[in-house]
Amino acid sequence: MQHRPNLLEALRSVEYLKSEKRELSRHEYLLTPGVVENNIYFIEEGALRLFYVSRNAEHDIRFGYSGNIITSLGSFLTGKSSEYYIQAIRKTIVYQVPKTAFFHFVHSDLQSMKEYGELMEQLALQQLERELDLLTDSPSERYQRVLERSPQLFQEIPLKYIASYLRMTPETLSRLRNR
Amino acid sequence: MQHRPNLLEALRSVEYLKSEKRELSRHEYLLTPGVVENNIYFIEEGALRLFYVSRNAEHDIRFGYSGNIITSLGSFLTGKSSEYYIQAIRKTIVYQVPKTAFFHFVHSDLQSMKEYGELMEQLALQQLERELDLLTDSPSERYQRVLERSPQLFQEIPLKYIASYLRMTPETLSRLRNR
DNA sequence: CACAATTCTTGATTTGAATCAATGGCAATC
DNA sequence: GATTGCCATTGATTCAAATCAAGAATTGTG
Repeated sequence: MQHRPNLLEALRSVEYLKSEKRELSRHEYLLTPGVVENNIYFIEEGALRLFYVSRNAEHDIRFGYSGNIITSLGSFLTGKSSEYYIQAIRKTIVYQVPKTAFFHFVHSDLQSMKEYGELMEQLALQQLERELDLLTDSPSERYQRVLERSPQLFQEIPLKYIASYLRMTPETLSRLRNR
Repeated sequence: MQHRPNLLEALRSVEYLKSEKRELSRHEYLLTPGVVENNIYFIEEGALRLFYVSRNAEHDIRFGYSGNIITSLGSFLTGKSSEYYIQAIRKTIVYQVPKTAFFHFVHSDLQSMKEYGELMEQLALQQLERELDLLTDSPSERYQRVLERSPQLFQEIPLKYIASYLRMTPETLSRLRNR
């Protein structure tokens, strides 16, 4: 690369951020609870789910697929151990970027710092949308909202995980989809 | 002030950010839907609620009281018109800081930019907690989680708004509180 | 390719929170 | 400081989604 890459470009570039390519097989864990997340991942190919377990039930929080970044944000930012799992839904390739290298890059110039702020803004805004989704009372509306905003999700992710993400059972989601 | 104030100090300081003191009476609106939010507010005294209306029902998203800042973040950041209401729950005093002055300050030096990034980080993390709250199935657990994390909320905010925030009816919340 | 395992669908039943309804208590304001 | 509206509580009933239970379809794997 001739120019200094922006944050997203840098994340996938081995040269800039010492990222390490990792291949995950279906159902393999990238992270499990009790571990501190010291990496952020750029997803090259495949799909991942971030979830937590409560009263023996898995609750899906977020999905990532080709082109996205994913990490256990709380742990990554605070250094506390994570409460979450990150698991490959199918065969997946990620670039694993160490936190140190990531923040070294972020703080290395003004433009990167600005981009980092914007990244966090985007995150906060996405979370606000997510909050609206989850506040919506009827399962049917929750489904419609997410279907409209993220149709790709339904191509990439098995319905049973989406059902959990939508705060309903797979049975309910199935019935909704058949009118 | 002798030193350059940090972001939060600046927000309440009339000299730095041209903030304007505003007094709101009970139930008065600081913002209504369809309007672009060009301000961020530092709450000096009182309490505010941020909510939206869907199918004739109000849904509470967030509360703010003394020492907090509040704004309709999406509108504030993107310049699109807001879908939310911000309303005084009781007599309230805020410092109203124009977006332009706010970002002028933020971009004026490296330290402020860093603080802004951290502010957005905090926001994203709070939103993640909120997501967990909302994913929790049982009303009882949702209540417990929030009670534990934000006991002050129950001192500041009427129960009917908290019930909405907790995604349940006032009746259900009332029954939970009496064991 | 064929078998195994997982995921999705469909039906019957249960359950817990919403709704409907009424009363009591508190607080705002005149 | 009275009065009026708002807020919280309590009870009875309804209802929609969860659960339980098979079976069908799809997908992964040897």
